[in-house]
Amino acid sequence: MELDKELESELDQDQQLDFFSFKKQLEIDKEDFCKEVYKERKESIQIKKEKTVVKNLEKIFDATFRICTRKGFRGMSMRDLSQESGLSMGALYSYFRSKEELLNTLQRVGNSFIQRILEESALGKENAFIRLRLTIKTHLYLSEIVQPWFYFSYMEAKSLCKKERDFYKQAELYTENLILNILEEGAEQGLFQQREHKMAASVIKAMLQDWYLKRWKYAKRNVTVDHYADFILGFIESFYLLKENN
Amino acid sequence: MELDKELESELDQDQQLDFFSFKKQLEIDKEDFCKEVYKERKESIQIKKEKTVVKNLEKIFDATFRICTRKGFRGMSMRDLSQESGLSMGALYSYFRSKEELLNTLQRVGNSFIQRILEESALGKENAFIRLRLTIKTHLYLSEIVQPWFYFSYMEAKSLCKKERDFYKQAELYTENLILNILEEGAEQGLFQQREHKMAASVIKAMLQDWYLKRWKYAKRNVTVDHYADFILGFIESFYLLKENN
DNA sequence: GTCTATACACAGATAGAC
DNA sequence: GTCTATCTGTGTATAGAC
Repeated sequence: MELDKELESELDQDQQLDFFSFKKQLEIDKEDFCKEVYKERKESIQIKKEKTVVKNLEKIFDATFRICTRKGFRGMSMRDLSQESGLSMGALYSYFRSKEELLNTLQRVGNSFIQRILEESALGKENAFIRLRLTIKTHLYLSEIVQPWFYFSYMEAKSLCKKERDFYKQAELYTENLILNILEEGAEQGLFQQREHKMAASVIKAMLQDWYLKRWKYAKRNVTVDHYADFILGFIESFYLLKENN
Repeated sequence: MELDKELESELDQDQQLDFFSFKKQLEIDKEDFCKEVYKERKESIQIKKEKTVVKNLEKIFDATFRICTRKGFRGMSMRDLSQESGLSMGALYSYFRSKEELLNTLQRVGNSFIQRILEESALGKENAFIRLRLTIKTHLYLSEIVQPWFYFSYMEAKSLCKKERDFYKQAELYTENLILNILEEGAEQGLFQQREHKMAASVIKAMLQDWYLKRWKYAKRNVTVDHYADFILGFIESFYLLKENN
């Protein structure tokens, strides 16, 4: 592959993108997530002081993730949630009119949150090789920061009503298409081999998901997110890069 | 790679192994599964006539999978199960002393069932390349035949009590180690490249799981299990086979 | 804004008739 | 072997005091 100077410097940037710098650069955390929920649902939340809302939403969400990781959403009772979050039943119901509303909110706000960040990740980059690396790393890093949400979202998608489930499926396909487009463009640019791009995109998506679905396994083996990223990128590239450059 | 005559004929056999012939050869179906449950739990099931038991277990399991795919195990009430299976509450409880016992039975019997078949799949084969192909295909074909069980087992593992969850985790690692051993042997035999075999085994496992976890997606795209098998084998082989043979 | 007390629907499980 | 009727605990949700 003939790399011109510009591309080489972009590649250097990419090589330097590790989890630590990504986290600093992005500066997202749980609080931002809760603020987003507050903004989107101002009208239906009874409490008016933003600071109070954000503080308590954080408690509610944390507790939800903790309990659901063990028992699943349907196995979590509102009494469980009340105890774990430290809020009373009454308080809980002043933030969410029903248990289902809590589920829908977490899914919806979370998905649009993720999509927005992912969309911006490879913005302005032309080279498909670089875009692939950036998109995959961004996805892994994001799922590292908000792992409980990713796990919850995946596991509880089936508990949603039809309308919300369709929304989820669309979000699921969104990531896959993001990758698919990059693979197709890379092939057009002559950087990648001609492969079954749609199948490849599915399989890459599966590898991305494994990182947050099997968090416990990788933690036990001391596999860092950067190590995982490098490994699957190498795997994918050995399949996609033209052989003479390998 | 120098292939002697024997190996070539084995390879031919493998190439011919498709889902159709596998299914005929294995001849397993839901009934065998229920018979296995009957044998393992003769004492704790109150009903004595094997034929009756097997017939009703099939109804119960089918109904369980149907409901849990939508709501999850904890979201399924015994009344739901009674209605969907066509058996009364009383009848249900004469097959399983509790709802939890139903869950544990499905997980335990299913896992040992799968392990036994997988173990036998590549028995007697020396060549790691062939063993890899056989093991992956067998896993995919198995999960194609009993997809509802695979999906259920994966999704409801977290609902298990500690003891049963440990049993599940051991089963989860079993498949991974099966693949790991093949990769390591292949590298020793000089057939495969030196890679991070443990990472590779995890990622391969993730690809196997994607087949039954995203069944709806692949069905919609008309991807057959044979097509999927060929694709991921190609993917893996481009990573593992020595470049001069590619 | 947050609490406690309570309504009432539905869960898992069993006894005893058939 | 299978059913219906019923026990008792727990579920979601709310009303009204503080």
